[in-house]
Amino acid sequence: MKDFYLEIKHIDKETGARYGILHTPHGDCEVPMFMPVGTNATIKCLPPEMVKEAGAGVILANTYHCHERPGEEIVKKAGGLHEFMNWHGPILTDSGGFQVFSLSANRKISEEGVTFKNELNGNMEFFSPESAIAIEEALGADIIMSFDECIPYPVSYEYAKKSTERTLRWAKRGQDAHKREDQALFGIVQGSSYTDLREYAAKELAKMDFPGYSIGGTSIGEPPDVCIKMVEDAIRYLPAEKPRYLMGVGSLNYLLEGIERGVDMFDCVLPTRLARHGALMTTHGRINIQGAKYKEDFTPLDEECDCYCCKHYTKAYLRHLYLAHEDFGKTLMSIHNIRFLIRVMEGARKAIQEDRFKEYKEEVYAKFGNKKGF
RNA sequence: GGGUGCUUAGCUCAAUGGCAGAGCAAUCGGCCGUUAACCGAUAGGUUGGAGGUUCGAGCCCUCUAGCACCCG
Repeated sequence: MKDFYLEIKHIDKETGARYGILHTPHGDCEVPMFMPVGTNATIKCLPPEMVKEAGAGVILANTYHCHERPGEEIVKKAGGLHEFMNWHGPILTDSGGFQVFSLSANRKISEEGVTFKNELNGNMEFFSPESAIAIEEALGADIIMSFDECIPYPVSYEYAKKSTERTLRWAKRGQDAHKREDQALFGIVQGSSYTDLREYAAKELAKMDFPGYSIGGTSIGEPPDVCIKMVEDAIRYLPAEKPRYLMGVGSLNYLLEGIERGVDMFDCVLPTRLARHGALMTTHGRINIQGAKYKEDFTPLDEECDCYCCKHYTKAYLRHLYLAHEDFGKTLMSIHNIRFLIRVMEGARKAIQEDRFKEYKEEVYAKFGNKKGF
């Protein structure tokens, strides 16, 4: 598809980190980028204007959740996700593959697809590679994912191999089923923590010539060094000119280590979930806003942050809102955490263009100080 | 003045005469393609007070204080 491509503008000389422009039917955005997650066609607690103002490029929605409620036919009638949720920038939909992992207690996998027990009404819902694509076509995102199985960790080599091969067959089936020309379908590399499986999956997907590639099956409980190795084992076999998307990671170390290894796109629920739970990411480390030490702290969350929350509100106020269970606190803290990660990305993009990404990474780590982001 | 009921953790309340608990609040922590505005840990007690019965009393008896309601 011609409306979708990655224009690589600069590669950091020391590390190979990439700076570029991702062109999509709903606008261009710079990479590396962090994409906030709006599972139910909303980034929880935030109006789209605030998300835009925070500097977000692409945002996510979820095929499984939107299918269960309100149903893709409603979204389609509304004019697609962009109209329905009033986000006119690029949107990416996950396929439901993560729910194969996260809802594993209520689902059954076969070669044909996955049967889920719908939590809302008890109905049995069948997802296949083809039906997931059909739902994603109805939702109308710019970037859509193949239906896969996010493999749990740890897992036996035998299961990882069987599942990874099945995900590859599903990727082909999805690709054959996908008809819309204005959507970029990404293939997803699985393989768990096994180097040869990651290599095999990446090479097979590369042969299928997708407009972009995702690295999945990470950040599901494995140690950080294992996660980073999964990225390394996959990314070296992915076509250099295509965008690479590391799925589901949002802590500082994963973002920076991912960028250093050539990842362009990241998404994660972490900043928004942490914010609703009163945990904030700041330049100088993570804090829990409920802490008694913030009772009379009338300074901003992060002196270096330019977000709406940090420009206008104090820790003492945020603590008050959190303890009083006021929704406005979740809004303020969500926008801060999203802006924090996007600012890290902005710094990374600048550093790559100046061939000093590694130095930048070390500066960010040094300031962050404690190991909470690791 | 008489009667009835109540009094247990900061708050609201549990607990056959047999190891005094819960929820909330407090303090701290976790969260990674959202079943998650959630989950966990810690701390918190002379059971209003004084006596008595009993092997053993938050619980039974006597007195007493405070509160609530009813009757005069």
